[in-house]
Amino acid sequence: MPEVVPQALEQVADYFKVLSEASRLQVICCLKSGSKNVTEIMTATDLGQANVSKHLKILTQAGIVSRHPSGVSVYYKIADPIIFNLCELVCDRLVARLETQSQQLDRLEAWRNS
Amino acid sequence: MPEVVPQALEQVADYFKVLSEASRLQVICCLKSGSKNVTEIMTATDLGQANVSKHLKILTQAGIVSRHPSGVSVYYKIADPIIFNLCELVCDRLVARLETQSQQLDRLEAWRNS
DNA sequence: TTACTGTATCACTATACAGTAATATTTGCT
DNA sequence: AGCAAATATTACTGTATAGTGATACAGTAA
Repeated sequence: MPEVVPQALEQVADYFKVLSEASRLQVICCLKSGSKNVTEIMTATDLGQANVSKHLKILTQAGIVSRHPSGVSVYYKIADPIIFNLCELVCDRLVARLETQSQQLDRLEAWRNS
Repeated sequence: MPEVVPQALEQVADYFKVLSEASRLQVICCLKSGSKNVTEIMTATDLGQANVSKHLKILTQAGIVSRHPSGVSVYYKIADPIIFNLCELVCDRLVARLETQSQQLDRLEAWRNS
């Protein structure tokens, strides 16, 4: 019997899964500056039309972006700016990790030259 | 040409991908109380041995947990508590989302009964 | 209506990966 | 050395999904 109930974790995992694709992060980033329609997102991200549409559906279902049809085109915008906090946290960790790695390399180098 | 450079996003996406599996979140959660060896993690999470081993490798490579062999067994511990901040942020969003959904249901119900 | 544009969906392929059983490796003990 | 327990690795299967081309479905203008 697992001590940790996994039901709730499934939902958290699903949320992270939405963010675990570079293409979707591209879409999110290109919406940081404001609302865009699908065509604009396509050119900004260099992704195919069907692909963008699919990613936007996933992001919308996750509540990360919101959909705003306007005439023949559909505009999307960030519905939940918390995303950027998440990305920043991860970026900080990645940077910190790279720094410690380079420090270790430096120490190794110093030892090799001693 | 994409306006947003995707190279860096790939690494962020990879980090999120590590967190996008409920089993790995289980492992992380069961290590919140402190260091555990593989067998203890297995019983706490109800996952198979090979599976746990694989997840621990992935978590270690991501710098999320650290490995500490001790005799015949190997202990793992959280190497980067920032994880819990990430999970909390996501949990908050999920809760907020559920609340707005239930509010919408309430409004729908009220309209139906009016 | 017809034509056109923008968006969504369908069908398909290729790839990635979680889970598992079997095997290998490591460590401690006698 | 030989044995046993804990962990790691390998090989494999099944499933999920990113990307794509073709097609369907709006919504607008003539």
